[in-house]
Amino acid sequence: MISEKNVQRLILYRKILIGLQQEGLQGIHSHTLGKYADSSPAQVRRDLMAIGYSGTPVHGYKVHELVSSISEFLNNPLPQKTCIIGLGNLGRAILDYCHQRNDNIPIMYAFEKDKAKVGKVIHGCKCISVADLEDVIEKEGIELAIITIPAMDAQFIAERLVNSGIRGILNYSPVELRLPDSIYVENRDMLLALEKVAYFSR
Amino acid sequence: MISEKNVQRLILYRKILIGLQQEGLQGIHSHTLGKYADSSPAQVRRDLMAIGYSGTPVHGYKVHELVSSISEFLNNPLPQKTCIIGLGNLGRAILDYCHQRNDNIPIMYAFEKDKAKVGKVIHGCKCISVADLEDVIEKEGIELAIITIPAMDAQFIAERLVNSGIRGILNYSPVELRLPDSIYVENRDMLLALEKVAYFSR
DNA sequence: TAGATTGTTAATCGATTAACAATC
DNA sequence: TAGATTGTTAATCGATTAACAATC
Repeated sequence: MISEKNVQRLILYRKILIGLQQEGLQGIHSHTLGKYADSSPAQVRRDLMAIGYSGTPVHGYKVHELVSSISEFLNNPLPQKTCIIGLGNLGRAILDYCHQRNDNIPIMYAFEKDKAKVGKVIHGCKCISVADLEDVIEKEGIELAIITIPAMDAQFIAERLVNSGIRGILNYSPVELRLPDSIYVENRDMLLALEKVAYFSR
Repeated sequence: MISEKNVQRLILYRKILIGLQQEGLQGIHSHTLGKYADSSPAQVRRDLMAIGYSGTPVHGYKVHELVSSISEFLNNPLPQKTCIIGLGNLGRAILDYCHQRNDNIPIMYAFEKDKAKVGKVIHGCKCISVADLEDVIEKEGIELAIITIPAMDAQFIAERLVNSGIRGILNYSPVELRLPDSIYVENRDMLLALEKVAYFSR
């Protein structure tokens, strides 16, 4: 019933709606939301119907309730604890940006090789030695991981993560990870993104 | 004939093939390539047929020729000059990773507010004041831009970029840019990516 | 020749679009 | 009531899958 694309658009809608809400907007039409999200009005309506939320003729959708409905659909009953592997430039940028933007997905620990960083707290996130990776993940019940380490180490670390109980990985390293199908992996190779822009910009 | 997904997969195939090539692999079957790229063998064959490249029964595809064929299809006749806006943690991470990985998309200039950084050369990329943005982009014929600045400034900068002649934007700021349809924008909000992983990991 | 893989075609599936009825 | 927007349904479109013929 709900497709992967559906979910992706719902995530985007929520982001846009929260932004508009902060500007004081109370109601919105499928037409307007679609414009911001690059979807057709019909698409927006279908997506919202899919999660059981309806608008009213003439007045459209109530922003506040819509955000609640989408969150109810997207959010896990319990927060999904997250960790990040690697605190280089990219790791710090992600921490900086994601820190407490979504309480349902708290980034709780950062694992690092560099002993100079271990023990510090960066953006409310404890920096721990990679040697303790398995222990901490199992003990704390961490479910998600963000990988920002060099290509060379990524596969090995990913396998250790999976063996410790990680269920989903956001992979910023330029490697296609070979992991069991039960693990959800989202790859975000930055060069591929740029190549895509290069192709479609012409 | 060629869909957006087609292109995206071709970009991924090339990346995988270049990796395998460096390990010494000469030939590959659609089955194997599909495994690495999370596509079906039939999908791989269709994608490659779409760009006019055929394999041979029994032996499959020649890696070297395949990389050439894909590159021929993806690459612009002339390199597409690229700039990056913002040299915070994220900007430096991207520069570090993308620097000279694809000569056809050289990142030539970085624009920065911070005067302490202006004038320096980071990863072979000159750091220039944002005040000179229009001049440099027009004079050098820069086509693509990567945005890594805070949400607040992104829309304004994006409009300046477009007015200077930028055709495609890779947007890492957490803002949906409102730009003419002729401009190709690829959004890479890192929080949305994490939310997607959170949803699909369960 | 037998086997493995490829390209080709037809059938299926799903998602999007278009037209319409329903509602405040 | 008239107008604007919504939900619903049928029609279209495209992409994927499955079965088969072709090739070295």
